[in-house]
Amino acid sequence: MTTTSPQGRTELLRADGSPVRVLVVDDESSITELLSLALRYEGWRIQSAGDGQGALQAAREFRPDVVVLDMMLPDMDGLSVLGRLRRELPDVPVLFLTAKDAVEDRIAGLTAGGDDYVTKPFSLEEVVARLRGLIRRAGAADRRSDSTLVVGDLSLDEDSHEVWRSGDSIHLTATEFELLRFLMRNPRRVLSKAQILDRVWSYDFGGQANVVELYISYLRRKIDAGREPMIHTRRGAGYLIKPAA
Amino acid sequence: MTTTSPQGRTELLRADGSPVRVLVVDDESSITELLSLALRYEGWRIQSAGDGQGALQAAREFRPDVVVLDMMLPDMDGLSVLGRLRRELPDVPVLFLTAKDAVEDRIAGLTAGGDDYVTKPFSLEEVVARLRGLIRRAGAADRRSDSTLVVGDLSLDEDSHEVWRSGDSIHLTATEFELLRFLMRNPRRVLSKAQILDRVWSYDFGGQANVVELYISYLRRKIDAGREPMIHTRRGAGYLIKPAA
DNA sequence: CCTGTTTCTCAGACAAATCACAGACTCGCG
DNA sequence: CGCGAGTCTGTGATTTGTCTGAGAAACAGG
Repeated sequence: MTTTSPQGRTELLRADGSPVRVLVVDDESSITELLSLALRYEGWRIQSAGDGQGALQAAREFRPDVVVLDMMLPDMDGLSVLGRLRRELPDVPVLFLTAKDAVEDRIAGLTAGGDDYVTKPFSLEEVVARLRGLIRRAGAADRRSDSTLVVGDLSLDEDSHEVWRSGDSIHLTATEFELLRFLMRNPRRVLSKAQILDRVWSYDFGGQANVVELYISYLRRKIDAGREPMIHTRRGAGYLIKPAA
Repeated sequence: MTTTSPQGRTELLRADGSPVRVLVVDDESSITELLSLALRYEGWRIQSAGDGQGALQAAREFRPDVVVLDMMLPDMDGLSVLGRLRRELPDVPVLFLTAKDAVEDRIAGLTAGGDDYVTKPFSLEEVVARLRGLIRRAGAADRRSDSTLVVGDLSLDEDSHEVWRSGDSIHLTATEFELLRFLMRNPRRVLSKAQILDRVWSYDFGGQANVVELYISYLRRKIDAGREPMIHTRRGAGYLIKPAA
């Protein structure tokens, strides 16, 4: 079920209207804190655990709708935590966090059952988007919710990663896509460069802040080229996207 | 929840009608005093602390709804204060104060959870506006708070930074926008040039006092041009804004 | 490995915003 | 009706913020 708040942000809720419950399992507290913060901001209820034991206990007591699970835990290995979690919560989807160099096919096997994964370091937009996808797919009962964002004559499909502007298909790179998704999830709202950097780039990005300007420039070439512009600069404040008028 | 006082000032209150509670953490007492004064004037309850220890104690005892936190504290670094604050007050949004040149450094991830920041030196209007935004969004789950100021046929949206006068969109620069916001938050009330300077310009502004006249002049061109004027001069006293009719 | 793509840094070009200054204007008072 | 304090606004110097081209580095897919 989705509902739209007065600000125009779309919230994902459970069938009974209560907030979605997410269990975050990672031994680095900076990661659980970052995720708790960001996911809470989505309007979800968060519980976190730092090891396998804590995860299992939380699973029993908190009854989450979805789990974020780091595959590197101190007390027991990811796979056995996963197995026990499954016994406790058979139908709950899992979003795996893995190191970039982790064996890909191993993960691929795990995600076969409708789970998903992201590699560290991740961007918050990425994690939020994947979680929304998992929740959406798990709530098979009402599958009305769809995966397309629309602002004016611009639409973006989160599943197929396709973007269209008034009938024309537009190819975007991964970063361009995430930036546009973030803008479109917050239409008519000014987003500062710092906010954009925090959500769209990975948490360990240490580069120049003007990558944001650069990617805005790329997006404009592809989306606004020769049309009524939808991406606008608010000097000294940030950027916003809105229908062409 | 918002309520409008007889004077026409809009006050932000908590769900139970009690005043909003703000914790201000900064080691420079000139800053905490300046902020306490200004925020008290908003009708909020203020507590201040000069170091990390004090901040944590105040967090436990005062239970603020929002925290203003300088990232440069004497006893412990901003990040660890932040971490401990979060453990104590998980859902309380934070407004960070940072030095202008430190912006680059490690603001990374700080605005991720819907938090916000302002750079020193700041203007009081800016701080108040951001705090109002944080409070509004933190309680936005059910309450229908919106981000638009309206005076007569003039409206100003704090999220999109858009200004409209009877259907026409008006583009304002950052300073013009803040000045107009201050006027519109105090409709039908005479504001002296000194008050305006203190609120809209940063606290270390050292320039000529007639910038206020200059910016009033800019605003009139954009807002009152060819219409019934809404901005009025009270010779020897200051300026005020009121509906044209 | 090699090749095309993507990400990102750097630096210069450009545009907009801010503000000082000074002269023009206006209101209210004698 | 003339004067002066107070206010308004044109001009332009300076600062600040944004955009974008060129190319280096990292990466992905044969």
